[in-house]
Amino acid sequence: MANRVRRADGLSRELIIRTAIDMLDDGGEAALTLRTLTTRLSTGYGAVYHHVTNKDDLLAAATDDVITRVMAGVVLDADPRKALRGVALGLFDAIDAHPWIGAQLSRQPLRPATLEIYECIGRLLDALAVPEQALFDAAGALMNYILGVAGQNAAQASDGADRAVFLATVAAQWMQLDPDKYPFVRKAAARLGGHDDREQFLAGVDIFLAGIATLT
Amino acid sequence: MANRVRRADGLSRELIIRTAIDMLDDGGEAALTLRTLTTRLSTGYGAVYHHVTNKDDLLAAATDDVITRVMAGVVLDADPRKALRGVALGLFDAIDAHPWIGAQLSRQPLRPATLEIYECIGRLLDALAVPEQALFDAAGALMNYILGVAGQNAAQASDGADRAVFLATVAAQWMQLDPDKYPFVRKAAARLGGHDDREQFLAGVDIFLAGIATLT
DNA sequence: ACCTGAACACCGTTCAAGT
DNA sequence: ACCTGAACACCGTTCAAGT
Repeated sequence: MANRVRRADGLSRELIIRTAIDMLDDGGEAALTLRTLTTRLSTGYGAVYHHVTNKDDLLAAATDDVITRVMAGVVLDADPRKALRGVALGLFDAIDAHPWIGAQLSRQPLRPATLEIYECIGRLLDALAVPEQALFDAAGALMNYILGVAGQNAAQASDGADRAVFLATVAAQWMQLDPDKYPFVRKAAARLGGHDDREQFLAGVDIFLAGIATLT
Repeated sequence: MANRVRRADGLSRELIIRTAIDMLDDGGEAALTLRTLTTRLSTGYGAVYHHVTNKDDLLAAATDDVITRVMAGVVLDADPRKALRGVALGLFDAIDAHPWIGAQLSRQPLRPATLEIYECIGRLLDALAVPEQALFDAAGALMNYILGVAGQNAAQASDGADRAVFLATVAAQWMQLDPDKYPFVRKAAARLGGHDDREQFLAGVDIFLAGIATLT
């Protein structure tokens, strides 16, 4: 008596996006091709293209999905300054967990994901009583800082433990630079050992907030 | 009596890079393929690969080339604050003229081009008497801001006159957003018309410098 | 040493054909 | 409406062969 129901394993845009996120998290951007995706989903190209415009659309949707989840978890009713640090850290951790998002965010023009970040930052800065004419510059600047870090993080994505080895290699390279041409980088090299990306990111946010405070 | 001299049209890494920059400037990243490059140079793949490791190497070298030229033109003996603004503007204009650089810069880990920027920013901040323990955070933050803008600029690269049309379209889209969910973005939409990317970029640099000044 | 270009192993995307 | 998978039009890269 039952009408024909959807196959339990029926394809959907959501399933495709979720699967793509899984594959991107596991193997990075290179691991997601239409071929690997259709194989994993046991289906054909047409099925995927029926739910998704193209690969760019899929990557953008995957990014929106992750970012939306991060932004939904943001606590907004705290002190605006605290909330801004919370948003920034939430984004940093998300990018750290899904490095492919960094490349997407810094590459994409303002799409839903970045729009949500922009809205959130803007509203919090407004709550900080930043004057109207400086508000948009400030929001844009903070946003661009976060996207910049996102891109750098994605470019340097490494598999956890490799990070220390990588930093040591970079430090060694920098130490060999001409001290007359690169005095600053050489000094920076000495610091790379005890370097914490997350802390430095937050320090940058604080510099920003301090600068914004002078606008009042 | 003359020894055999190099063919006047002999290939070299420099010529390959210069040609690649030309093609990237003309048609963007999509216009540069090994095929179009070999055709333009009237040679084969082997010839190109003899001078260049692979396409990534070529793109990185092209980026280094442009950035090095920009950094060479920077005036460093002025007031450090002025010099920093000069560097930032020089980079902005270079990215504006060669939008493909934006994607490269924000994607790449610290390579020669970005290293040079980092060195320059760091040294100027040092001249501003930023205390040692804050110096590296500040330089990293300013660098990331610039790279973030670079990425956004590349993503929104448009052909000059189209820019106004594009901004109008975005503004129209933003105005249709739910005012309860996106109050800030809607307010921002009203400003998009008279928006100047370059000015906003500089405003961000100033916010940064103001923040850094509080570290002293 | 430097160059040629056929060939390889991939891509994303399309589309006639099926249910 | 939803799906299949052969085929198309590309990629970057390699490599035996030439000079």
